[in-house]
Amino acid sequence: MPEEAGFPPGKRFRPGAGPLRRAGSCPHGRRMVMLLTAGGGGGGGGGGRRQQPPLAQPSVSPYREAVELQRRSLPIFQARGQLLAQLRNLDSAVLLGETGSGKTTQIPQYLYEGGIGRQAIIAVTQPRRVAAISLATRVSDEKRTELGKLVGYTVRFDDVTSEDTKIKFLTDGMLLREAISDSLLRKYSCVILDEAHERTIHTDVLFGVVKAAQKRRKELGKLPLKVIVMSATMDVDLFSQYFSGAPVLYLEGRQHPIQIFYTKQPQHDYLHAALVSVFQIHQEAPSSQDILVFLTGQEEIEAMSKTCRDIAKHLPDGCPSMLVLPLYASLPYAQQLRVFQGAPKGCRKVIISTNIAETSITITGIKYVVDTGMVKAKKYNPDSGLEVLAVQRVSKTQAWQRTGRAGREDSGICYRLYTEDEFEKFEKMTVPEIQRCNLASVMLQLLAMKVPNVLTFDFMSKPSPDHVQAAIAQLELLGALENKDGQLTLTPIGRKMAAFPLEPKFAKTILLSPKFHCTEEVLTIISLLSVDSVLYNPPSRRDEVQAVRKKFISSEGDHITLLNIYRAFKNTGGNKDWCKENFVHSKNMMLVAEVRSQLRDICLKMSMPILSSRGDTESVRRCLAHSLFMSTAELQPDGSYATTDTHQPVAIHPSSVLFHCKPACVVYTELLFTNKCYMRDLCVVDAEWLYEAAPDFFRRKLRASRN
DNA sequence: GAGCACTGC
Repeated sequence: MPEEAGFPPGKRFRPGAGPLRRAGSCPHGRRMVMLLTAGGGGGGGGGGRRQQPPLAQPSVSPYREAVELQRRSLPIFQARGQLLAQLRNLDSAVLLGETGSGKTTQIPQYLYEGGIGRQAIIAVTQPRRVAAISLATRVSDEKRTELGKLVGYTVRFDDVTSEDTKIKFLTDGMLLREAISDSLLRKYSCVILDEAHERTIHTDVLFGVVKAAQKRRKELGKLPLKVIVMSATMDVDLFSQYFSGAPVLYLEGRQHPIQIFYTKQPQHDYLHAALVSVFQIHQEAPSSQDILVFLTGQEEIEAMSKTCRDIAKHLPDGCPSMLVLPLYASLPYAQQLRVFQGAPKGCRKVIISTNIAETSITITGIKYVVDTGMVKAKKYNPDSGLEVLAVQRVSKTQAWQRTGRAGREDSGICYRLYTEDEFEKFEKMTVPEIQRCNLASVMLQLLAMKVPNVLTFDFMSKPSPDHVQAAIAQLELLGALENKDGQLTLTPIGRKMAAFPLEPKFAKTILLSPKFHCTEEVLTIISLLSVDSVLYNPPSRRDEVQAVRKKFISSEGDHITLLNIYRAFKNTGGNKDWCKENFVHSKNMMLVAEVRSQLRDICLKMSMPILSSRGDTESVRRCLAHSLFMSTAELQPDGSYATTDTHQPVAIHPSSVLFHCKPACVVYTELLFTNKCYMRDLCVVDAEWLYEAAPDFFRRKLRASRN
């Protein structure tokens, strides 16, 4: 039995109000409009219902009345008049709304009902597909209209809108893609950027795009573009400043109070501390109260789940039983769904999760949150082009987000497995994604939008010049850029690359494929590479997996192996039983087919000939060598590998079919630093093909490695 | 020699 974790008496906080209240009393010298101060009340509001299945179309009037009553019971309803008066006259506004305020479902309706933005479409962006879909469903329901008429949504592979659509929910990435064909966003009268505090790379680029569109439309005397930035956290100064001091409207939500406990001492072993906390809660709290634990990754979560189950078996009589549920993105869907089911009476649910439960998945009934304060996240080093995946401290905003997961239906309790002093030293905000990613895609999209100067683009949080330069250099290598009168512009190839919803190097692979008569094969391979792995590897059945997979393995590498798997899948007519027998994720495989058909359509629109190499895998590998030549590694005399360009020591990832092989020269699709620098998805190539592909590049780079 | 946080077009 684990010993006491030793928490001092807790303080009472309202997680929303904790950081929020400070801002309320300290308006940062800008205009802060307090719209609502009375929180509380029953019923669930709009923004918080993401994970619920879309509601059925209402058909009976008592239901309609209930919907209307529910709308009126939302805290935001009392501020409706004030809100409309404000928004009517503003070009830009920042709306700070706590979770449960109903801002996402209500604001677009208020605008529409108030006749604001009716001349065109009101767009509401979301970082996630499920959110866009379920919000559109919810709002069309409230408006008593059929989904896709007045209210609709657009996400990749799924456009449920019509000529009548006036309120449109869409993913931020989708609106960005639309901006490539119309950078003034002429279809829209109003763009609402929701969940802005998440600072996804797409939302961040959109900030710049809508700001430029707003300005340009004004200059041209066109329909004004209203921009509303919605955020659930306090860091709204940046948003307000960026939109020339746009006023901040504040909406109180419906969060319940949460007690927060810090540890007395720093915890050196956060896993042990988490374990102790779980069982401490388990022995004290009623069994109906569920626990959510935040850890960093699959391996950790599976190990902790097993330990919890083992300990739970040997608890004294009278202790409730425990249902331990791991939760992470690569967990098969059916197992993810288990976290939404209620535990049997007298049994406590303990959900052990990655940060997927911070934003993407909302679980009802959580009373306790155990926050280790750790997260696994990607960092990017523009010098080396290396992506590093590392366990690190969360930011304060992230910690607040986790805490808030305890107070969604009722008051809650959060155990923070770090001291208050440690918490004070956390970074204020998570570094926005745009400063942590390879920017090649972003730069290609901005160039496709004909942004006057991508090097000085008005980002809200600017990536470093090195970072931008690295992306430009990569696009140059791919032949996407040319310099016209001192101005960077896209080449015809570059323009075509931007049409694909892919990383630039993958788009280039497809565009090169006709030259090698292998477009059919390349479309398949690129589709497989651009979704989550279709290979399912349950650790307990490793021998079985290996035996089954043997028949697909190609000595030419992972790309050809993946191609073999896809072909076998297609030959069986794509059935689920085949997937199960062969340890293939059927959901991901279905997605591959969808992606492939989308990419194929884009090729057809460009009048690309779509040919098959008919079993000639060498031409496929040549095509990969010609497009991925900047990502190559060579075998060294001592049996290790080093990248061709920077001589970075690298290793073959254990998931590769080439793990036990020693090919002389490979191209890889990704380099990832975890414990070591690993190459993922390798293809055996001939060094001569690489010279052919990029003689200049290799004259410079290969000489050193040959000497 | 041994492993992958989360989204999205």
